[in-house]
Amino acid sequence: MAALSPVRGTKDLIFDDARRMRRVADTGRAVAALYGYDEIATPVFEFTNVFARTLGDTSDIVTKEMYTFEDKGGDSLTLRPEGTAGIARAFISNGLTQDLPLRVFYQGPMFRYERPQKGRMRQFHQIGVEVLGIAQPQADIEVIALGAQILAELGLGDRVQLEINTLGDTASRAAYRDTLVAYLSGHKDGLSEDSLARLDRNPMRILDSKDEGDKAVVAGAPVMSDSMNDESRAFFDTVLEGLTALDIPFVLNPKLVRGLDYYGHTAFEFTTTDLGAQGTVMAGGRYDGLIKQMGGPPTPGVGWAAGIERLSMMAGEGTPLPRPVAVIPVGADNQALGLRLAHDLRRAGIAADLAHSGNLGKRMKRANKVGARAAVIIGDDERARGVATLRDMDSGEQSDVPLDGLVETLKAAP
RNA sequence: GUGGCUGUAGCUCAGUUGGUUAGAGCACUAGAUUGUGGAUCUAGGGGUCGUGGGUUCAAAUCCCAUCAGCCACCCCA
Repeated sequence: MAALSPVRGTKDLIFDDARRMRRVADTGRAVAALYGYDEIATPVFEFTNVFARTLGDTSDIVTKEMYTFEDKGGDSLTLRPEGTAGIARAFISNGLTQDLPLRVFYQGPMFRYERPQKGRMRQFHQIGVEVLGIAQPQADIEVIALGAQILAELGLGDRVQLEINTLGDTASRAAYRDTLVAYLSGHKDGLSEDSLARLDRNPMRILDSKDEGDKAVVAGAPVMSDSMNDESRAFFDTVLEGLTALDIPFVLNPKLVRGLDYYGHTAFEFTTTDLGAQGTVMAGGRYDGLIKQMGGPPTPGVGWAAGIERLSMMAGEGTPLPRPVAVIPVGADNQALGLRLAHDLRRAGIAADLAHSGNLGKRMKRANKVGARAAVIIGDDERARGVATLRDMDSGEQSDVPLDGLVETLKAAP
């Protein structure tokens, strides 16, 4: 379109867009605080191996979606494609191993080199939470409850659905993987080209293929629960019982798997049908092996991330700016008084608008345009009497208010 | 990365079988209205017709390429 356009898959967030997204992030932060989660902000780029090592060599994110570049010192750096790896790294780097359990909230931009479409950008934004150091399923329940409350406070409670599954512990998962591969290998002629490739790299993902041929094969495939050992089964049961006790509705989805390698046990997604093919709005699970894999002490973890763009597209209007009071000095002699008055209002916590020029009519128009709740008019007549004309911009009613009581009067008015 | 659809003013869109200075509504600016906004009327500003090339006497219109957006796949937030 224009000669100067933003990089593909990036977007300028102007005013309303920014406010909508800020509302999502603010809601997330505020609700997380109710659960005792404090904010952590890690850099937007890391050494490449922070992601390459943790996300799995076969994941799409690592193989084709990372923004990786070499800096002037020759180090390979990568713009973070997700938040968990950076937080795990920060946990180790900062010696937070002494402060377990740790509950954190984060928020910020992520980067993935993908083909953009609605609800999918190359730079997008996420909110997320992580709990480190709690191996019990209570943490899974807590994290899901927290996510559900954020969605509810955004007004999305009945437009999303919680889908949940368990991937089991390492032993269960390995056992299942073997039986699954054995089964699928016997049905190779029914599988799509994509799935044949997945058979080696990540056979679990064939389970949620959209290919009709694959679906037919998968329909007869062995299910995860049959390979589950007692510990894994008990863990998952506790999670489900907790959700039920909290009246958080869910549907079991045995085909729900994770794209990233570090997940085990609980996997869940909040999904919607409102965003076309981009149905996932919040997704997470348990990742007990991650910290150790990165070189830290064995530390269990569970968390989720949610797409701010996707949520804000569903959540509607952002938080509006406060309606200002328009300060309108009439005549050159009263400009200084107007400036002083606007200054006093602002310092008292009242939003004030002061036009840079114009006569009374023009300034009234501006007051209307900026949505002022009231106009304070000060001309020679008012100044001589030590008052200002206060006009309610909604009702049109006017009254005289003493100048020295103006701030208090406006503070009291809603 | 693969396939399909679409690009005309800030926004939503018209523009006939190719034809001369590319239009409308909304928005914006000014005036009607020199101490009173919203409504109305009038006038005005604003366009490399996504970009580059080609065909033609002539291209917003036809052809090719490219870029971007959208949709589906892959995958995901």
